[in-house]
Amino acid sequence: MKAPSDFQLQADLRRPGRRVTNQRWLILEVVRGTDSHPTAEWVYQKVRRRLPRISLGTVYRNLKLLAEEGLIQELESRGFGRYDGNTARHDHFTCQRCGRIFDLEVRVDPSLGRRIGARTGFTITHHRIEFYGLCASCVLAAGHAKGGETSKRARHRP
Amino acid sequence: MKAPSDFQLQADLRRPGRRVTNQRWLILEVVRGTDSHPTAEWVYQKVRRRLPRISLGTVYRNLKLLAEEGLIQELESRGFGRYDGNTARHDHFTCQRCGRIFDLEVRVDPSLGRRIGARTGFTITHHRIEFYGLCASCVLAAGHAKGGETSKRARHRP
DNA sequence: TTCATATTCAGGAATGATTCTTATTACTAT
DNA sequence: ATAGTAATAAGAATCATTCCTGAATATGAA
Repeated sequence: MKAPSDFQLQADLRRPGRRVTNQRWLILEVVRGTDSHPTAEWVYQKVRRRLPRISLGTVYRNLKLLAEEGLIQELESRGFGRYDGNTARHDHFTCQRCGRIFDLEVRVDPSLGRRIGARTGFTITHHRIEFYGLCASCVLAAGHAKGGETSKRARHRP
Repeated sequence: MKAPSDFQLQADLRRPGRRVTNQRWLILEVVRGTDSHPTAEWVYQKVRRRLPRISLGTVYRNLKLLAEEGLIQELESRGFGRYDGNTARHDHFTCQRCGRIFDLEVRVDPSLGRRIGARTGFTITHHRIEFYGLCASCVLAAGHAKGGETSKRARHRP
């Protein structure tokens, strides 16, 4: 799956009565430029380096708008929202210790939605698979931390 | 899959230095007694009928605690938390028009986590599959509502 | 039973992410 | 240029959730 060209993105963003502002464009670039599934706050901090006067509200508004246009993806996560610049169909793994979210390269049966839809009577437009557990480095870290002590979360954020 | 007996639940709840209070027990009953995947607020309103002096904080605290004990399940949903009294492994369908969440009877390949874990190197403890689309009644309703008007969400809640 | 201790509670304040409001600025088409 | 619309910055407001307090209550040991 190829990343869409800037030209294509421009076309998607530019529709009747909608402008392509610096802020919006830069926010899109930042989200597309990372695979860390960032929060609004993280995007805000990044964008701020180039547009120091931008406001957090603008970031929120545009993330929402970009997601509605289908140019980025909004992830379902507890507590705070996260965004994904990769709009290709893919699944995620969340490490429950460090909190990081990883893209899965492995594709899980793409006909799943269709099959379940046929069997249940629901009209299924899409689905989402989230895996949970420990990433490699956290397995190691958890192994070192002996003594029954509850391992504290690093709470990575992005 | 059978619902656990009250006796079993008692045993799970009663561990050293943990009491089984009216409040906690009733909250558990309410969540187990519905398949509507309620929010904390909804549980609060229900429980209040029998325990008028209970506080919302108590509901939150106990929902969290019951989820940690594995007696109920906490769903990952955007905006606000939802709980599920059905702790058996199952998937969900969310109607994007009315907002309701349905349990899926159909079981999707139970070995999924193991397979993906083996292929990716992550240590996967569990996974979650969420389907999205329209439920039967909303397909009907959406059909009636002609004229290009954006169908307003009923925002069911539970 | 009685005491000592820890848990849980109600009530309300505090927090934190997100959305909304308002006045201002910046495009776009005329 | 000008009028009209969309987008912005700043900060207030909202909403779900957590945290804090002091009082009440169960539990286990003596």
